Amino acid sequence: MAVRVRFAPSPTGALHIGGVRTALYNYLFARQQGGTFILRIEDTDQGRYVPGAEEYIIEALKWVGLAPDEGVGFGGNEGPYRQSDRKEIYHKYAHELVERGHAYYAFDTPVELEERRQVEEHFTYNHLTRNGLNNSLVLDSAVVQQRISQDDPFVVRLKVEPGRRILIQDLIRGEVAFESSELDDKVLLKADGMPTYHLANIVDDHLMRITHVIRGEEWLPSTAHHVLLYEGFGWQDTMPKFSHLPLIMKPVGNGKLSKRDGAKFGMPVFPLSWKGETEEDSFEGFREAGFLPEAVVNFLALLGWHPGGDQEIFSREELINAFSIEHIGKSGARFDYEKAKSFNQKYIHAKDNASLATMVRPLAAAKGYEVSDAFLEKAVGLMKERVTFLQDFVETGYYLFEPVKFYDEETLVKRWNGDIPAVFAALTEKVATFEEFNAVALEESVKSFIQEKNLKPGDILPLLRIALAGTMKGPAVYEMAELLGKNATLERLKALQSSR
RNA sequence: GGUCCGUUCGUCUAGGGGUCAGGACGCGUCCCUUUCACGGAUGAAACACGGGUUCGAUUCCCGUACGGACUACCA
Repeated sequence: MAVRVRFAPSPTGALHIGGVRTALYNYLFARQQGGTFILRIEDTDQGRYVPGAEEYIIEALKWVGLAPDEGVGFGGNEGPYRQSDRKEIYHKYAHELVERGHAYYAFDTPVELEERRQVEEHFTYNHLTRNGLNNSLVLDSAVVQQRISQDDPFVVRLKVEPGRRILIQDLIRGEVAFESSELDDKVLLKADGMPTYHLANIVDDHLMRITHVIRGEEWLPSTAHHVLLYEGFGWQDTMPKFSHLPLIMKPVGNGKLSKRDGAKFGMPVFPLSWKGETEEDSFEGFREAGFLPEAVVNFLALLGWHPGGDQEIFSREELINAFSIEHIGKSGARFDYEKAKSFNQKYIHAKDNASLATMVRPLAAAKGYEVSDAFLEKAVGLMKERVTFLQDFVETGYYLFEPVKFYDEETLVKRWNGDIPAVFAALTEKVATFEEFNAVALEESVKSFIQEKNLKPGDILPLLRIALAGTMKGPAVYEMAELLGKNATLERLKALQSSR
């Protein structure tokens, strides 16, 4: 049977990086199996709906290159793919389940249940308590009909029969067992007419012919309910196989990675930036932080999965080929930003100059740098082995695009002494006479100049570097000079002298 | 509290009855380079604990400890 998997986020805000990883694993599995990757929007909680979240999810998936084959914004024949557009479908199935005797109507209000929980610490709506509550199991059927027809608010609850052992074969964790007596009678259809996750997810997965459910570990405890639902509908033969992914944990401290950890640890935890209502609800994304999507994908792929062996860098094709659910880890994986940065660094190194220039172009433009493609390509070529983020090209390496703003005074105090100013002036004059201005010729002349004057390279090179870049870090001096050209180079040599 | 899941260097992980327990990130040292980085070499660094099973357990089983998730008319 053709593999069909889905990524089913809730549009309650920006898509967390853990969600991106879930999407990635679903995508990799689908691609490897020649299957279909579906995006379904689970917006059944109207109270938590956040405008723009759906667009964000789609844009984020596109950025990391995980465009679905079917789904909201991507077409497909099994739609609609937005759960709020499927309301009637859930209604139909909820009532069908009641008729089949696996669910019932309940009139208890949230307030009543809350009060009950106040007095009874561990109150649960289940096989032990339901007979003392306000539902179609105890009420006279005529009363039930009447209350429903007069629009009394009601919910539909799953009728969990005690005394059963429910076995789940998880592809990652093996067999997981639950006792039905421990399970509560979950709400399937809410009083507002919308389904809960439990109902919607089973109905949709069945209707959309999903073969594998790959989702976060937080769903493992409710999977027993899901199995009961498949059985209740008589769909057990086509029930998808379950795989529950380990969670992504905070870099330090306890618990799973949360959106607040981004600000706390000074790192992105979202793929794209998100502008919320407030400052606290706004986040920087990996994209805006200067990450390459391939690097993010590689990093995320290995956060909880590894095919075995020593390989760390995987192309998209290699990931697809090597992926397997069985090699997904069982324990939570700590989010290691240092490692994420190192992946980015490696991917930037590996990128050709022309592609990098294309990516840096808008960043340069934002700073007002107007340079030719040829110049930009050479500039990124000089910088690419010393940057971590795309911004570093125009921030750390700003001096390739505009005059030096700050001099490393510490080095100058040490070096700008004795007859050095005079020597430097002489060198500047010599440079001014150059016919051919390139790195090789420059290096030759400077070297012979140093010899003539009986100096050491250390007397001159650091000063040249400071003149050109202002700092003791950066590309080779001669390469920079060639890139800047004769005029700019001379200007900077003179600027240093007049600053003393 | 209850239910379920988990536990190999600081972190991500490989491995799996007999290995010098391997790689990567980070950290240290050295080489390259009179810059910084890259690159290369090298070092420190782990099988949570206690019982079994076994000739032999990091690996299999059971406990304990610790960690995590769930426990809503949220997903």
